[in-house]
Amino acid sequence: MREVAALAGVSLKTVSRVINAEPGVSPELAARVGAAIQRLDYRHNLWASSLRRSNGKSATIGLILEDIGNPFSATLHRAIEDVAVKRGVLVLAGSLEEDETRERELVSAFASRRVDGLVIMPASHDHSYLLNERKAGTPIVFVDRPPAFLDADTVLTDNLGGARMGIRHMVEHGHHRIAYLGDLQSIMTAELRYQGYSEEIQAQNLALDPDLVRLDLRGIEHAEAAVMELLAQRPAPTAIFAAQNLLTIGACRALRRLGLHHQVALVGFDDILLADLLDPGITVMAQDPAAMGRTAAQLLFRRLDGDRTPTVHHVIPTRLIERGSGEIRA
Amino acid sequence: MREVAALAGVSLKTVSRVINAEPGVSPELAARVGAAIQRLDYRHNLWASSLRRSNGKSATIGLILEDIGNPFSATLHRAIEDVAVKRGVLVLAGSLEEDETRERELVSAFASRRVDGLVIMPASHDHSYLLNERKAGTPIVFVDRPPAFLDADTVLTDNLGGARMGIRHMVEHGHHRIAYLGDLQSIMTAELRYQGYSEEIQAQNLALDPDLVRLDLRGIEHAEAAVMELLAQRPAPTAIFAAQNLLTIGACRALRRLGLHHQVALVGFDDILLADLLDPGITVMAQDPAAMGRTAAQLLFRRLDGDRTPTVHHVIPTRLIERGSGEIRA
DNA sequence: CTCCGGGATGACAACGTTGTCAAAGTAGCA
DNA sequence: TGCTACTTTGACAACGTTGTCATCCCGGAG
Repeated sequence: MREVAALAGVSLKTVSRVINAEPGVSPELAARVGAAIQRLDYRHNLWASSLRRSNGKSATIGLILEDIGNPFSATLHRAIEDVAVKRGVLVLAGSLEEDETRERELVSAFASRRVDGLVIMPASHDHSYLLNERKAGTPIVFVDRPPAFLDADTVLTDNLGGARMGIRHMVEHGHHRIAYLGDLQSIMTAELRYQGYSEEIQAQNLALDPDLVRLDLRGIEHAEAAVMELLAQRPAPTAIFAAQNLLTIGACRALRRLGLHHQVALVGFDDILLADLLDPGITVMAQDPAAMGRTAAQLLFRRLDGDRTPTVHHVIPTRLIERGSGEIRA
Repeated sequence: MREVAALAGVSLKTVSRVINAEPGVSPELAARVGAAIQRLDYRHNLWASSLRRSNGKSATIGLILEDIGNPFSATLHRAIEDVAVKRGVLVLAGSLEEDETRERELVSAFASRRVDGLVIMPASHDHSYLLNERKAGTPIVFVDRPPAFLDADTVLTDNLGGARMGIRHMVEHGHHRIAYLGDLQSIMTAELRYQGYSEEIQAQNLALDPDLVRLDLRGIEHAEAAVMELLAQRPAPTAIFAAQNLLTIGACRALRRLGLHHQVALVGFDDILLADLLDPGITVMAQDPAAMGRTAAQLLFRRLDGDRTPTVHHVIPTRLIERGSGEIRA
């Protein structure tokens, strides 16, 4: 910037004024400064700027996801980015892979970089450590999973309601023995989905049979094995509710291996790409990660704009997508 | 930091030394400073630090992708992140959606934030504008698509070779009339894949029939319509090569609608989740976005570590995954 | 002619850090 | 004791920018 000022024959402050489009610079000088900027291809230093500026905004937000690479997180990320670009804000993102330590590290790394706000899909079960960040004025929004020991804005999928609706759908198709495949119970969303399952089973006056439930399954292979086991039982379940993406795929594989994919009903939680090309198509309770990201980002920016109203808790509804596998009758 | 120094009863510089773990601070003072940091929960300001520091590294890199939300980009992003975390580096990412202007804007936004390096999956066709960045010492690595009018490190999929291998695979299964579905020809990778198709067709002494080629297709629906058309011709093609993800899905849909999915062979370029659950499974030339991301990141960091050797051009091979659809005989 | 108001411009300090260098303290040795 | 060598500590400037305030200039009113 000094060089620009020298080349244009003006003071530093005038260059600063031109860059920030402040009023009160004569057109002639502004043109000279503009030319100098071009010639030296000078780049504004946003950090130095935000260091000096009173409000000190960095036009950058931090995003902590379970895994940047998985479709759910990636779609959410994209939706947040779309809201952010409109305000010229960039997104720093990191994956935490269900690791509480990593969550702390990422928050700390973001704090060092003075992000304006945080969107977190948490792994840990105690977020009181975030109090400091909030005291420092950084708004925080939780997505997909709620905070614990901290009151903060939240955007969640309707896990409980979605699971209930999925179960009800199968009951309506005549099923009484509905098996359940669940992810790690330590994950709040998994717990809620299981709660939805058991509530609905009981609401329908069916027996909650522990032999039909497989919890803490990690990944496709585990789910596949669990389904093989479940269907070997007598009496066997006539329907399966898979409470997560990969578990649905695992269940699907197992059913095919057993040649039962047209006999045993299957409903998954969370949509799967290509699910409509399968035979039968896989019926799912679809989440809406794009809506979640959009909502979370809008919430965050509203806070950044100074909204001080009490914390808000959004619940994004799930949608039943009937494709065949969930409509198989008992 | 001033407050920390005051509370610990030492000078600013001593606090700085403790934070940066510089040698020559007595254990007693270090402890006092540590305690003060804890008590005030002081956060280091990385930007101020990198502003003052001589080498001025920001421990942040910029990543420009076609679309953060699509599986290919997301996997690549994740692989880069994995390499970056090991060095305590964070990743700023943005999507450009095939928009050249957006590419410039993102580069400019990253430059303002003084990222240490850039990884770009470009949309534009002239990258000479990046010369300034490079002159400023920012290493740049291109992934998936090569730079134009700029010599830079590059990590590409073997588009040409992959397409040729896919075509050869179908020829070996007795096909002579192989249709081609291609993305926008303005995209370099699409062009190369088409080149691979035509080279291999000619190498196999087959006729390069323009009636079998559909270029500039965008998205599933277009591909689906194109396939309906292609198969209505007489003589109809006996095999289809879909040069991109969504086009493969579109082709798949069309074949199902026509009930020809067991008669007409299909090979896609780029793998599709769940492709193995379909009947027939979809044979693809799989790219390896994780390897691309890893390679690109390693390359970038090597440059950051001072490697000044001539630019490198990595080609990541594709892998034929046989799942059934490509093994249908003519 | 003087004085005032207002617009354009610049000098300077400050944002939170660290590099440089000097000062102070300690120990060892002749 | 006096000197050197070394270790520990701090004062100060500087990184690139902007907020504050002073200065300068010009036209118009009294």
